[in-house]
Amino acid sequence: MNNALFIYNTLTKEKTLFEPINHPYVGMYVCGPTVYGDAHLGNARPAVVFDVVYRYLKYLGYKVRYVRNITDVGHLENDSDDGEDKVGKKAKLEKLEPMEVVQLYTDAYHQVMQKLNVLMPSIEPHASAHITEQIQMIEEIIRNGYAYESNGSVYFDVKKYSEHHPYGELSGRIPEELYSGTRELDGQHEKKNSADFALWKKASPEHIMRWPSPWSMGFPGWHLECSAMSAKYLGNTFDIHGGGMDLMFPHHESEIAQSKACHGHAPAKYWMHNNMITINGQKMAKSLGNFITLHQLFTGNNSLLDRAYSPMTVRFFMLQAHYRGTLDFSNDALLSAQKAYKRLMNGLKIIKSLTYPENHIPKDDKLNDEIRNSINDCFNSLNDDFNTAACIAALFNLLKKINAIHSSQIRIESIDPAVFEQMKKSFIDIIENILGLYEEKNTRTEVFINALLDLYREAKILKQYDKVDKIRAIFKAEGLVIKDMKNGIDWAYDEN
RNA sequence: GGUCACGUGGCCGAGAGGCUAGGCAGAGGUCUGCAAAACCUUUUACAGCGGUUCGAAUCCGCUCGUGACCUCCA
Repeated sequence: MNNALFIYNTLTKEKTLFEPINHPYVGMYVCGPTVYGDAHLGNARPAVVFDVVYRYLKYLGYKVRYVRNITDVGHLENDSDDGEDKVGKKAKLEKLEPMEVVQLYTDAYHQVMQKLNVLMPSIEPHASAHITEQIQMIEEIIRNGYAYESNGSVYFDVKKYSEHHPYGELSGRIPEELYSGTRELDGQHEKKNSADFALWKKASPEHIMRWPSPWSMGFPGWHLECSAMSAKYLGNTFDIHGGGMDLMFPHHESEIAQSKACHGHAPAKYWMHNNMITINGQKMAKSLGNFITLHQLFTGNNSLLDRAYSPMTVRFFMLQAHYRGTLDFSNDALLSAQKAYKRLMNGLKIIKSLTYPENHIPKDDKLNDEIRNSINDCFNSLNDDFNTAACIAALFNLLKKINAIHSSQIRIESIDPAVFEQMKKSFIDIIENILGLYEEKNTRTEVFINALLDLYREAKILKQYDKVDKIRAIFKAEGLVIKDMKNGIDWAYDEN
């Protein structure tokens, strides 16, 4: 296996060899949730995608510092002066303190992420806890001449910036077109150009969330938090910046501009963007109202759902597609993912129980080659811009061999011992440590299961088929099946 | 309107100038008290029309269709 990891960089629009700035340390920043509501399926995609990125980088031996923020201030409903803060609006609606809203949905986010087996980032900073850093950054940007104050608010001067730097390099935007736009926005009379964006906004009287600053009682602009917090925890330049494709413009574009205007150079070396989850071909989004929350997905409590889907089914569903492609939600697709996931888990259970026997028989060269190739395919796929879909395909090819061993159609001894151990280790490592999938056991009472299996075994010997059928029915009712095989009796998860 | 993607078999979804993706579903077989699982075999493909090439699903052009961003969104 080689460690040449290639990452598609949105900035250069090509796959490039990943070389950390400061080997073996890797700094990664991913835009986290705005905590004003329950997380939906679409919100889970970046979390899962970058969880795999995080896990794989660690697997490759990098020392990763992973920062994923919580946006709890400054994210407005729209770009006008009356644009309400998302958290503030929710607080008014629910008659709660803004920080109660933040706490509530941050906790809810953590809960569903834990169910999805998404690891906690190394640091999870809140925007509201870094007002000072953001104010300092604004001051520096003003000093460098790229921002101006207007009526208590501070705006980033896009036109001035684009005279010295390429604004729009990430999203392919052309500055001239941006500030020659005819769109008439409410906040525009304070701005020199419509393309300018807020670094600091003066709070209107009814705006609850406000902090003192040199310019006004107000709050920071949405884009600024990521620039300030990434710089604080990862340094002025770090390795990977991730987030959803829909954040490319204006959020990430503005981040780049702010960081360059402040520090003189770009914040991140590699920009990664996950694509959207669609439903009936359309983007799943809060604003479109066509979303399914993760909680609903896990309980089946949504009219769009035929049934509930387990967290691991959802995770597997997402990993079966490449992160840069759209992924279409449907009950058929989820159900298919559920079956495939369970099949894989049955394989995981089997291989954990397999050990290499002592006796020697001739090796099967073709079989060994096939296994070696599949293992290589797994890692080559991951190295090719985290292609988890192709990786899983290769895992299923290994799974066929594992199942064939289990059902005595292949003898382990015909596999080279080193190849077998490599298969076992890789299969388990990839599934559990890299893809982050685990067995969702529907019962922990294995003793009970084994006792029943003993009864089943006895009943079979006595040919008491009424008992046999009865025990099988008990298993079936619990979502398990008994498997009679040449070489013994075993149980498995029912895939239907 | 501008910018940019995408269109793969019944469904989902990889790949990418010649070499099996994979999963789910369907068919046949092996195994089996019945069944399930497993394994083997197998049927439906690369939107349409041109072009480049010895060869294109993969490159180029056009047409049709879908979507994303340009305003909040992961």
